[in-house]
Amino acid sequence: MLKNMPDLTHGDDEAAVNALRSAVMRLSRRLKHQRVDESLSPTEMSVLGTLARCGTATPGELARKEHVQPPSMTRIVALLESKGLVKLEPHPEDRRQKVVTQTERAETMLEESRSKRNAFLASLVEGLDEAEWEKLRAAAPVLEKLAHL
Amino acid sequence: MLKNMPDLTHGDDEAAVNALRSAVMRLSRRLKHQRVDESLSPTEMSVLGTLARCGTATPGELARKEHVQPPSMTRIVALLESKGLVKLEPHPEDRRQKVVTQTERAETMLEESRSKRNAFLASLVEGLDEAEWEKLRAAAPVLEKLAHL
DNA sequence: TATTGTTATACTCTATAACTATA
DNA sequence: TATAGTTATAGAGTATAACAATA
Repeated sequence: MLKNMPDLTHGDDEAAVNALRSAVMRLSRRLKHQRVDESLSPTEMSVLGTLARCGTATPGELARKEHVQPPSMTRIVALLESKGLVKLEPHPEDRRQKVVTQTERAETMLEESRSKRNAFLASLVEGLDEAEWEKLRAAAPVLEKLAHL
Repeated sequence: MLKNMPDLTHGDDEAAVNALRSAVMRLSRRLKHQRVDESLSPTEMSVLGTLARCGTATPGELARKEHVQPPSMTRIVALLESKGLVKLEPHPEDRRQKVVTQTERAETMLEESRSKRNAFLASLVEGLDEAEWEKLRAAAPVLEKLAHL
């Protein structure tokens, strides 16, 4: 079952794993404060990002992807809708479900906030050298995979 | 000022940066649920980890390191103390400050929980191949650096 | 007067349980 | 009977503001 996995009882791997967990928790706390739009929570931003990638999704799909419970996603989607960033439509095949779509306003907002985000991340990455940044860039897709494994 | 930093206006770097942020937020949400000890919050765990590395610290130092406000750290330290995992002593040179130290019980707990943590992380890393894990391991120290930069 | 830590209070986000509507 | 989504309620974690003690 673990054939593709390194032996985590090795000290090096275990240290890496601990560093990873600690760093992710602390970084997430910092990113929470650095909001591109003061009125948007991290999960709301994340939902918009998911919609930008996937096009459309049902609330249930979004809840699974963001690892929150359905009632939480109901609230998040309602907030996004009240801000005019998503629209909800009836599902064409199943009248229980709904389809969530990003509005043009959301796209515009995401585009405009790009320079802001870069400014903040630049201030963080400033303290890294080229080799460190390269390691981070190589790991980014792996972290993404890990996040929704 | 940005001389050691890659140009974040490049598409690749920007994509990496977006992937990083999204992945960190989602991973942190998952890790929040995977508590090695059901009675310990992620920040409490993180504080114990910091104390294990640094030996001792004042509440103010811990607040800065964990990126929480002083009143939050007061509460966290009080909870840890009530669980017998840290002890508070007066600061030898400044009577306003206090010194927080990990107890032996905390050390024992951290030691005992190691296998539990490994089991969870193994289940996540299971889906990665050796090359992916290697990238992650290389990036772990960089993420740590980023987290307290 | 500035700083460390605390107390009191409120807010944000998420969860669980119970409910409605549809499959 | 099972599933998608919602409503109502509660809990965890953190923040801000006001305060006490010490430098």
